[in-house]
This record gives sequence, C-alpha cells and structure tokens, in this order.
Amino acid sequence: MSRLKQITEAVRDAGSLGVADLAALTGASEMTIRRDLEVLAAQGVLERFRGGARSLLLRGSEPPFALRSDENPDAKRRIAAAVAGLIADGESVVLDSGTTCLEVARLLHDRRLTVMPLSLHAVNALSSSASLTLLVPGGRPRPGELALTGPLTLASISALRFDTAVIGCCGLSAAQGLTAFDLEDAAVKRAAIASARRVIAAVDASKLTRTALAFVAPASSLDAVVTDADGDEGLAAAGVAVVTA
Amino acid sequence: MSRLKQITEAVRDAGSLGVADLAALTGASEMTIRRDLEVLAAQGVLERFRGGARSLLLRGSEPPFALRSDENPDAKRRIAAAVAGLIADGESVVLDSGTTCLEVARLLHDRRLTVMPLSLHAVNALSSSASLTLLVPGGRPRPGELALTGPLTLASISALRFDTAVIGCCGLSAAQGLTAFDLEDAAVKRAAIASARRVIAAVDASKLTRTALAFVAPASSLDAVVTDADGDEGLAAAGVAVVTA
DNA sequence: GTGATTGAACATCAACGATGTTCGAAACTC
DNA sequence: GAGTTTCGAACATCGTTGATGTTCAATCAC
Repeated sequence: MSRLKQITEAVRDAGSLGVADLAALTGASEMTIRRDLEVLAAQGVLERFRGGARSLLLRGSEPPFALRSDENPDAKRRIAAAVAGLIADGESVVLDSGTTCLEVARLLHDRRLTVMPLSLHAVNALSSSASLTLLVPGGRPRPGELALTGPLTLASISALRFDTAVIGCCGLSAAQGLTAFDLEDAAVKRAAIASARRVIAAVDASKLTRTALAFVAPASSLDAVVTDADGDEGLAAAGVAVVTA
Repeated sequence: MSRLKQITEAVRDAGSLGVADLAALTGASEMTIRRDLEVLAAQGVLERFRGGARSLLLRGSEPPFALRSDENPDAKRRIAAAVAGLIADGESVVLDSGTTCLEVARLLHDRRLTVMPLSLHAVNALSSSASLTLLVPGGRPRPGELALTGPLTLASISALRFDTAVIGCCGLSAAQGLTAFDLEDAAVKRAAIASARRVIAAVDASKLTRTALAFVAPASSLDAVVTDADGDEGLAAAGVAVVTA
C-alpha cells in the first residue's frame, strides 16, 4: 500500500494526526510526511494545521481519484478486458468516468471505434490513438476526478446516439439500482444510458454490496454487468447478463 | 535545434533521404535515426521506406505541434506574459489552440478566471488548477495538435459569451486579415471571436508576413494584437492596438 | 542467393523524481 | 519576549526512467 494511502487512512480513522505520528507509522522522515500532507491537502483529502492534519473525507464521499487508481489493479484489468471483449469493431461507445472505465479506455486505444469518454483521464489515454475517432464532450471537469459534468456535458451526450454505454458506478444492486456519489455525475450517467442502445456496467465486486447517495437508474436498464466475483443474484433475475471476469 | 526538427527539415528539403545520410548529418547512430523516423512517421511528418524516409509536409500546411512547441520559446513566453497582463481577474476567457496560446494557458494557471481552452494541451495545462473555473468544449481533437473542432466545439462556444478571446493564428496582416491553415480551425476561431466582447490576437512576428489558406476574420475585428517585434503598420491604422512584448 | 536493412534485446549513461538532512525563519506557548 | 516547536527552502543522495548505442538474428530487395 502506498504511503499516501496509508496516511489518508490513518488520518481518516483518527480524525487528525501529528506529523511525528505519521512519520513513525510510515517510517518516512518528517519532511517527507509534510510533502505528502501537502499533496493530499491539494487533493482535498485533508486539511493541514500546524503539527499535523485533519481528515476531510466524509462518510458518504469517495476517496479521490489518485488514491483509487492503484487499488485492486488486477480486478480492474480483468473487468476491463471483459468489457473490451464485449465491444465490436466499428461501434460507437460512450465511456464513463472512474478508474475501472479508465482501464477500459487503455484497452480500446488501438481498436477501430468511435469513443466519447466522460473524463479527461480517459481522453488523455486515448488522444494519441490513430485508429479511433475520439469525441470529447464539453463540460466542467471535477477537480482530481476530471469527470466532465454540467449542462455542456449533457448537451454533448444528448446530441449523439451510441451503440454502447460503458458505465461505472459507486453502488449497484437489484433492489437499489445503480447509484453514484455525486449528483452531477449521476445526471451524466443517466444521459449516457439514455443515449445508448446497449448499456454495460463495469463494477468491481465491492460495489455490489454498496449503495451511494445519488440514484442513477434501475438495474433493469442495464443489459450486462461485468464484475470480478459472484455477487447479487437478484441482478440476473432482473434480466441483466452478469459476466464474471 | 532538436534532432527531430533537424531530420524533419533535412527530409523536407531533400524530398527524401536515406538513414545513413541522416545518421551522418546528425551524428547519431542509425538505430536512433530509425527510432526518430518512426515517431515522425507516427506524427504524419514523413513516410518510411526501406532505407530512408520521404517527406509528407506540404507547402501549405504547418509542421506538427510537437515540433513547433520548442520553437522560439522566449518570444512565445514574452508574448504570453503580455497577453496574461491584459486579462483581469474574474474575466471569462476563451483561449485558442496553438503553442503560443498554450504558453498563455500556463501563465493563467493560478489566476482567478473562467477559461475555456480550445485545445486539449491547454486543458491539461489547466486541469490541475484550484483557482480557476475550467470549461472544456466538446469536439473532435485533431491528432497531434489536439485542437478541438467540429460541430460540438462550435455548439459549446456559441452557448457561451466571453469577456475576452485570445486567438492564435498562422497569418495576420491588415490586408489579408487573420488566416489559419486548417478550415475547421478557422471556423472555431470565428466562433470564438463572435462569442467574445474583446479579441486579443497573440502572434509572433513571423506570422505578420504570412498568409494561410483559411480566412478567419478581418483585422478590424481584433481589439489588440500582441507580438514580439514591430511589424505591419497597417494594423494600427485599422484601429487595432498593437502591443510589442 | 546475397547483401543491405530492420527491429528486438541488452548495455550504458544522463536526467529526473523521490527522499533525507540541514538550517534559518516563522509561529506557537508560556 | 524567551524558548521551543514546526515549517519549508536548499542541497545531497539514490533509485528509476528514458534516451542512445551495440549486437545479432530475421527479413527484405534485387
């Protein structure tokens, strides 16, 4: 586990911690801890005060992108590979934000497709591709996450019709449907689903037991769910093809 | 001058050249030349054939972004600084594509502004800023240049009204007006000019003697031109404030 | 078939980023 | 205000990465 993540969790669990405590915990020097706290403060994870830092992570929010991106890399890669396998050459795809979908983007780099990613991370991953047609949606990128949201994003999506939408989420169950942490994100996901003929959700197993604040869509609006372990049997009952990668 | 640029110009001037010739010219090994030719071919600068490469640069087109970006860095920086000085805190700015405007973007990173850049390079330069409101236009990024174009871009721009447009170009004179190499780019620039109350052109002196294919707007539609050396006196006569950085 | 050309694999080296250390300045405590 | 703690700038160090060169087997053109 990276030191940044270790610090984030220690501070979250304790509420606040001193620089010396963190140095002892991680084995790094105090100067390094200060530098780490500076970057975490810039990401909005915590707040500096003289001598230490106080956590800013709320219960209902998710950890910032930079910390999630190297979590469960094998599961993400497996899920992403399965999703990429479901997409046929020539399709037009709208690709949601999030770390799992970013992995999908990387796998699509050399395919012959039309892709509209909903986060700048994925845009950057794809902008050097010669083989695919890249469409950038307008919008306001949320700091860190770089997910595009707002009226410009909604307008960009609804101006187009896609073969497939690849959607990530923060929670999914047959009962609660697809949920997200961020209200604006939820609106974007909803628009993506509405503009696509086929909807694939890419969801690691930890999300199958969780529900987040913002409701996006009922499980029945999904055509397939790709996940990394057996989960909610209710999904299959709701008519969703469950693919275990 | 970088070796890539040296190779590009040598091949352009000769039409085509052998790997051995280029190795002798640059002093690098043949393997390195082959690797260079590979990247230049990927940028569309030239075409490989067994034993050498043939130039693909047309007279009327411009060299790719990667090669222009480290050309005349001081002039660009001076121009960019002057442009940044013309922008007041709180303004909303639409920022054109191109290497000079990218330099402007870097200088705006910590300002309190609303900025819509028209190229992904500038978007990336600004996406880590906490102080400014970043708006991403939709569109199709042109390979290499990463300038956004097409109907989504035009729609994004015309949905908004800016205080200031910062426009780069490929040619500018009182007689021929503002011109660009790419037709789609020209349409985007025109839309940006139409959506802004004030228009500033950021143009290094070499462009003041040049005219490109696509007409964008007459010189009279500009409020100010920032350049790095004295040029066309006709501009001032046309009512444009000429700032020499 | 023969010689030139290519690209993969490995070696080398310089550049860069990350970390630790030191020390003067600033900020808290009393 | 004196003393102590914390901070961050500056420099040193080290590991990693990217660029370049070399070798050699495979491939291509004639």
